[in-house]
Amino acid sequence: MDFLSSLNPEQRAAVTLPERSALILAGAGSGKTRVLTTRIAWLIRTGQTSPQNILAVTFTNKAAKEMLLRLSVMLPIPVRGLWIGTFHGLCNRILRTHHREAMLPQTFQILDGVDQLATIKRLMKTLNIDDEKYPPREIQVFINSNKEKGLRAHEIEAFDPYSRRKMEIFAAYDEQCQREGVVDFSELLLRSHELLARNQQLRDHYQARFRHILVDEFQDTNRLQYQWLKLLSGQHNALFAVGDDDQSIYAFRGAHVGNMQELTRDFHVQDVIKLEQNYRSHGNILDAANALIQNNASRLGKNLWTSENKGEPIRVFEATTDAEEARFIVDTATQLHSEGIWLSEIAVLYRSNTQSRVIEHALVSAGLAYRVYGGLRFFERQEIKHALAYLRLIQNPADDHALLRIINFPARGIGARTIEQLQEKARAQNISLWQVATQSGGKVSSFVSLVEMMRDSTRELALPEIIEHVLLHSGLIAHFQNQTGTQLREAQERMENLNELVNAATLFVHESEDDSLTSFLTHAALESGQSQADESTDALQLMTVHASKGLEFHSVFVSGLEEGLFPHHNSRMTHAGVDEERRLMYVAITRAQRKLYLTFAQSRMLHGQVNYGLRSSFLHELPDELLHWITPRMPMRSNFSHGFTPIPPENLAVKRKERTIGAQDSPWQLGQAVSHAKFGEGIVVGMEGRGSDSRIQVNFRTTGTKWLALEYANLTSAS
DNA sequence: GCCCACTTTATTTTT
DNA sequence: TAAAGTGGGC
Repeated sequence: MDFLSSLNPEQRAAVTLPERSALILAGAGSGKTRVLTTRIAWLIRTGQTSPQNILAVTFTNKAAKEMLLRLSVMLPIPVRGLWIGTFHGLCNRILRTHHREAMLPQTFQILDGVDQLATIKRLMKTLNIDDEKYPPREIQVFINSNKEKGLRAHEIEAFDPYSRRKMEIFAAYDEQCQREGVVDFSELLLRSHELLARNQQLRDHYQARFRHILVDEFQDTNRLQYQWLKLLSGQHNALFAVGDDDQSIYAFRGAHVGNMQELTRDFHVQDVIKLEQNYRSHGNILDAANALIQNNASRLGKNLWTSENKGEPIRVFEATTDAEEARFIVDTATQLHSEGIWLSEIAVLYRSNTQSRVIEHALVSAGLAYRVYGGLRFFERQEIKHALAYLRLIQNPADDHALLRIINFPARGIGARTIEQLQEKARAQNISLWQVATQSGGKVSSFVSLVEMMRDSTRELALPEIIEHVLLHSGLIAHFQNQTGTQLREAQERMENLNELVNAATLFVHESEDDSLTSFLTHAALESGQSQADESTDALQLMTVHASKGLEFHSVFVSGLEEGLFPHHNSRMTHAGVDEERRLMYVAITRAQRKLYLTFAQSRMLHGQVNYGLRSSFLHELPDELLHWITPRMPMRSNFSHGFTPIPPENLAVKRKERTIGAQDSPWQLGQAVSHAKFGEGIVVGMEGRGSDSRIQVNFRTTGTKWLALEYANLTSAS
């Protein structure tokens, strides 16, 4: 086969494996997606399998699209009939097809994370539950993490009253969703798993169909997704899993790397193939990545290599402040650009989104084009959600969430008190808000007539016209048109977005086989859309390390390499946490093809306060000989030992005033490096009190920030 | 029913 | 710092 000839031996072995389950350990830049798509093409083109017998699962819509695109090039036939999609998309497809068996209305709606949280808050209010004691976010995590383990409320073991109460809220939440005909993300998976588990006929049907199941990014699967795959595979189908345990960075949201070992056991995998040849980076970059990741405890074991030369050393820059760090990045990027590298081939990575602001500021000052990834996406915008809520209510009157969102938006004089009364009635009679509303008079009844009118007059219309009609008659357009003064700009943007929604619908109708309203609403929930494409202009790429997974750039800056920031202090409590941070650093390093810059700052503005950090321990896990320090490389013990004033003048004096009252008699200074017998080395970041009451706040390298009684602390100077 | 001022709080995120 | 959420006042 022509397309096999360009593969290396391991890749070819993976692609042409016989029909049985296999695990492909594919390192960063080793051609993972290529192997996956080529395998599908090979299976079909050799006539072993027909397209209907293939199920390919990805985590993101982007990955699914990419795969389809590549396949359309490799296969002479249209790629129709292939089931390629995300876990959620595929589960949705199954649930729509068998909605009766799944005990769902045909037009069930999908709740995104924000909708789900709002639903939980509303439920807790009606149940009179103290949201201080049971924070809705915590409940949301509780519900989702249990569902992702495959557990329903009644299956949870709760031994204390607190857990029992959470369990009750979970149960009530599920009941409410069922009543309203809505399904959250984890429910899509759980519900379809339960459907296949209890309905043997359906299970047999799908098992007979999907002879080959291929999974991308297998290290990111959670327990439920694994169970789902097991159920579909049955005893005879081949599960072809591709993943990299070293790039598992989503344990915090339920990903279970252990699935990789379990797969080899449960599926009697004889073929574990390692793809270790990297086609992306120069040698020094890979050496650094390999050295770093070896500090992790449990690994399946893998070492990347390249036939490329060593390339340039990794450059390290120590800045005094975060602003200086940003300036260095901008200056260097400008320099690279002038040497002929596209800005879009340069990425600035950071651990958390807040860090982008200083960098953006420096970029604006320098007039350099940039693009920030992440943030609010199209279908998540308020005005879009409002418009969608009208559409949802038209389609499914039981959707209380949708009703509450729009009953008084645009404002039509239906206040909180009225809404409360509606809710009380609905609860007392166990009926939907819509039903109560139809029995009400006054302003509520005009709202009901409005929605009914919209439902009637859109019945015969095509999707884009339905949306146009709703935008016009709901008063949404008029609402934003009437905005004046300071909100004008914002209102104009919102109106543009609403118009864009009509365009999105038009595009959707052209592209998809099913152009129904339900299908469009599903699309909106499952594919929230990139924020705004705008890939036309060449721009520097700014994103979190998480967002960079799967991408590659000529040059990469990894910024904010400070202890507490990267690795993040919230993950320092456990070994597993630090290991995941290290994998994150591994992902960051392996994004770079040619040039890698590692930067950190002695002081950083965080949450409106100046913080003094120590350089990241990850820097010290990289072999010295691979690094070239742009600023003088100072010994580990202190960031402040090289002569110049460590404290940026514009920052310090005022900021710390509450904490430094009466600290004049302290033997220590802010920013000074100190050593403690138990906690080790750290930096003084605050002081308060006088004499024997004096307390001192120290940011320790290993244990984080602590307040100590100065009298007993027995600190020694570390510089 | 609405608006303004105050407090609180701050990873990572796709579906 | 800056966004989001809460509560008081009109």
